[in-house]
Amino acid sequence: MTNNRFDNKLSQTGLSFQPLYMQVEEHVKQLIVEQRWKPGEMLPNEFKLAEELGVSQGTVRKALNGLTGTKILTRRQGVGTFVSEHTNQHSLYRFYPIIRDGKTPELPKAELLSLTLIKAPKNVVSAFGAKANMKVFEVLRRRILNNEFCIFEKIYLPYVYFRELEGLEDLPHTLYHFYQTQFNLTVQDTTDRIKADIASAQDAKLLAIHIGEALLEVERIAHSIDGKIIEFRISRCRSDKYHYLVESK
Amino acid sequence: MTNNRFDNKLSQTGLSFQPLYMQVEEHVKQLIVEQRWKPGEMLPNEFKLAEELGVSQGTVRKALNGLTGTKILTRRQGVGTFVSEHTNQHSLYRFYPIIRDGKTPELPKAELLSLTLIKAPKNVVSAFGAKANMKVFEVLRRRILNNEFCIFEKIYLPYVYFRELEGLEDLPHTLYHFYQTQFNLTVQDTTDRIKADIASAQDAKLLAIHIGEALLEVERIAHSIDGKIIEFRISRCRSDKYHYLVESK
DNA sequence: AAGTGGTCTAGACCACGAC
DNA sequence: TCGTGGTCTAGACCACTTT
Repeated sequence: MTNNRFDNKLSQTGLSFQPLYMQVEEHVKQLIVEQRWKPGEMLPNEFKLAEELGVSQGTVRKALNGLTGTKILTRRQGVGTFVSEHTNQHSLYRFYPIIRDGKTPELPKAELLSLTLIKAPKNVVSAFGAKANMKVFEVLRRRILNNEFCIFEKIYLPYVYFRELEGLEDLPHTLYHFYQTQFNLTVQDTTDRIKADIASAQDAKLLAIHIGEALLEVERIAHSIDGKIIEFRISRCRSDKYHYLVESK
Repeated sequence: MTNNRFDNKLSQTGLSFQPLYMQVEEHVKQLIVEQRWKPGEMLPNEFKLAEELGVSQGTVRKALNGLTGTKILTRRQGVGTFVSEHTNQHSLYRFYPIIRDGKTPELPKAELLSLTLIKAPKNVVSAFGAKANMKVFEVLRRRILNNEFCIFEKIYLPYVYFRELEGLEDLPHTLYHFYQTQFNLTVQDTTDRIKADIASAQDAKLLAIHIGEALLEVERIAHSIDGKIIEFRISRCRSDKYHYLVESK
């Protein structure tokens, strides 16, 4: 067996054994979290990485291909391997499941209603699995599709990860790209819990609909690459002309 | 280049070129559709398949691993490669996203209300992208979780794929496994469109709730391995104690 | 033309499960 | 102990993109 920086006693015991290519995956992921390469940047080619890590090029390839599976990396033949960005068309829609009936997906605009630093309400604390005295930013937005309001959302962001939000007067429409570029927080996966509810007076006012109409309520928890919960949001969505799309494989 | 059964002129033109391992994937998938191996059966090992197809073992491996990605195959180290079944725990939950609030997933029971052969209504015809005179079986079911009715669903199955359903008095609870074993139709992926609606008098009666409560309405289209639409279903789900769960990566 | 990732092959060895 | 899939390496060649 060659001498490489991933050699360790565990490799021989079979107890906590991790295959080399998985160790490489973890290592590269960690380097990305530490911003050795930022989103959009190109990694060294397979042979250079292999030499640097003391493994074969084939092992590096398997690791890099694994990381494209989780959307952390993007590989382009003849060009190179890049840290994924939340900017390209595909990424932008990756976490936007609300579609106008009979249409193809389109990105909504967003109108910021407020951004305030508050003590987290109970449901938010529980979503984050955090301590009761947690401080969060509360972002209230209305989203606009087809020139009408379609979603009212409350977004909760932990103060500890988003300190620099304090005092901001406006936010970009594409929040996940903003998290990535400004806070080095890349949304890696989300869990949505979808319920139906009846429009309240507030819903009716904010979405220009009638009290009593049926709405979709979506509670989302978003995780970053390193597994932290970085966002909790509650979206109330018009359901007369819009739906939530899920494709399962 | 070796002489193998996948050699063809296209391989040299670069126009409709498909890598060998993809051709092997398609070939194996086709053999499964043709029932050379049925769900649950074991395939020959990598070397035998490689010899049979005239490619190297590494190429077969890449193809088989690709088919585990789409859940068509299951591989178990030390045991073999198997055609996936809709019976194991994981598969059973793969397409059941309705969860009781605060609980872990559990499989609902189903009560068959009716099974009739009808001329497909307009919305069903359009879901199948079919001709107006399409004949379908309409299955009406109530699903039971936590000892109460939680979902009322209408399921539409094309007569041409499901002839043998005619005259049946009862159906199993786990329909997708039933489709697979009785009709050689394996559900490969589903598209759900989720909306909110208000409970009608019929909903209220069938689900033992009140008129006017908010419900989730889920329209599902299910595709088989070879890409046919084999099922269209409309589910009306109680939303007071249940939600639809989506995990996106 | 140079440099990148993609494909294909070949062989050695390891880990796992069944017998 | 045997047969399976899993890992790791090595090298040749192909396809794509940029310069």
